[in-house]
Amino acid sequence: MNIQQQLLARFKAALAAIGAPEDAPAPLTQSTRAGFGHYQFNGAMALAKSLKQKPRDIAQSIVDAVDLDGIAEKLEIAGPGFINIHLSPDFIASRITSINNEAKLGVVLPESQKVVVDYSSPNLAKEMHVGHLRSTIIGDAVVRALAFLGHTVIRQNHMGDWGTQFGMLLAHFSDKLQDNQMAETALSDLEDFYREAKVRFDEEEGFADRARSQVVKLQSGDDQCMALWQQFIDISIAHSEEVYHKLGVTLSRDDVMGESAYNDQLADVVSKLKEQGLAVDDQGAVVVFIEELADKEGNPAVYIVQKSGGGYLYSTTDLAAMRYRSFDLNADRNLIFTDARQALHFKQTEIVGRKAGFSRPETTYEHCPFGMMLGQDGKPFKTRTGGTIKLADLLDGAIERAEKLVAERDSDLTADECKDIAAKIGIGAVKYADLSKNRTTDYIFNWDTMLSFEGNTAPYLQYAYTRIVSIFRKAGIELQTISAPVNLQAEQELALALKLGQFVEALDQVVSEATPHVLCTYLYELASLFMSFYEACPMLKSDVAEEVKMSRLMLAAATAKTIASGLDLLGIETLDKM
RNA sequence: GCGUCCGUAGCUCAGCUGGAUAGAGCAACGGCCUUCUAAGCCGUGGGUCGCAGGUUCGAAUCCUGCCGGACGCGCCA
Repeated sequence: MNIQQQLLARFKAALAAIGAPEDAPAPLTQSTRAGFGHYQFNGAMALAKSLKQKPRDIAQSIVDAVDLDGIAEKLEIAGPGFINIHLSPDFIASRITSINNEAKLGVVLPESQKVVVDYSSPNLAKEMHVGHLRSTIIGDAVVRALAFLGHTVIRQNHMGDWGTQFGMLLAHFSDKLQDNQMAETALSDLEDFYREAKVRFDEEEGFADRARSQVVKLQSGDDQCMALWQQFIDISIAHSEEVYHKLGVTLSRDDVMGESAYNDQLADVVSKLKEQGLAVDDQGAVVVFIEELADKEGNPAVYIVQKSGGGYLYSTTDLAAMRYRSFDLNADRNLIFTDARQALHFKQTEIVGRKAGFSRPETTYEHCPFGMMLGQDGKPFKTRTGGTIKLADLLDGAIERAEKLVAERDSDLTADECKDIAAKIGIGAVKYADLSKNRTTDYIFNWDTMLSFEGNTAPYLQYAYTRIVSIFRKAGIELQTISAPVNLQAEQELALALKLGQFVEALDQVVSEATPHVLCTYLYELASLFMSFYEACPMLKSDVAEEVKMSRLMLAAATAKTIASGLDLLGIETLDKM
């Protein structure tokens, strides 16, 4: 049940009733400040011209025509013609009952779609580094939100497991195995391994030629070479799985759909493009000239689908992936989480792919870009020595730091509990710091901000949850099954209850725009309102009447459930104690 | 050169399908723990929303031009 949509439907009916044009805008939003009611309708001013009436008169007509029985108790016309909507306390209270009694917090599920989500997609030639955090975490949060709303989600981990650099790696790998090294040992540190191979490629005589011949053998399907490649890939995927596990990401080996999976379809993609006259031979390569993206002189953008040597590129692979997802997986939506630098590539891919019929018209193609993670100096986030930071090291560092901070606090927690708490807080902080900013621009990574326990952070949300659990523990009442009448009196009760009723509005936006930070903002505001409520409205004090106590506990229970669900959608764990 | 994204408080960021007095957190300052976990609450100070025009009843938000930054633009992904 989405309050905004409910109100909007009523207001649209009212607009029709007063003779407004069918396409009249109906701007109905949550009120921008407390004095303006709970929601506001701002459509009257815009209608002044087409209806040839004064905005305030139009507002009055709308107020007279709109039917808000059972939802709102009062409408006010303010300023030039704003309509401020005051919801009735009983209506708001009914939302709290739904959250506590109904499955999925009373959320009414939309029509189910099949959504393919391409995220994480690390390069298997290297270790996962901080640059992979955003795609992995943001993608996973959107995946969870989609699933929560009843959509069928197909994860596609489009791993970089195929390409020229593998020739070099396989040649080096082969030598290591010849020296009787165990595969796992040789590949225990992919960064080092990659560096070693690169050095040999650049400096060792004959090595580069062997590397190149490995690529040819690999792409022609040579058995021995394929076996070697498979071994390498398996170990590298295992590395990724370790990071996913530590990070609490839902990706598994079953979701791997690497570049190599499309290898046998690439020739067909190119020939289909050529058959349709979309692709032509040019300077030895096969390219598509994209007139839609021409510059001012009319020179079309160039999109290469086959190199002059006959090799294929990521454009070819992405076209194959588009076709597979639309026709084989039958996707309604296709979401791709990569960094913003690839925006042009995906724009071009969509134009070419749609022209070529590689996507059903109904399948969306949504590139969801994000910026780079930068260090304090505003430059790409690196170690002091200039290397990239491994994701695994970043997470270990976060946990370690959380452990120190947990240890500094007085508590009667056992050592095991402290360790568990530190892990959940550390990982949660890293993820939240990233998830809460979803600007497409770059963002600055800061340890202190990230592991701060104060303000808009994961620990703040976890703490709010813990406080509620603690109250129920103390009261001897079951949080999950509490049921009692809700009566909203104090302003803190009303404000908290209203926010609880708006969970779906945040969720809908997360799913439609692939922006988990909207959920972060919502949860922080919710937790913040709970904290104020907690200070102002005691529950277990002796002078609190039983009905008031139970009503407030209903609010607290709904808050706990909403925070727990929300954090779960963000892939962040909650704790009973901290 | 062309294109994309961006410029909001000392710092990090929301707000951007136009709406009323631009919001948080951190940092600073002042209060609140014999009472449900002070990882908290209450309060104060802090802004020419890069600059200049334009559209509009109304612009941080839309358009144009500048300034500043990041990224991309034929054989990496």
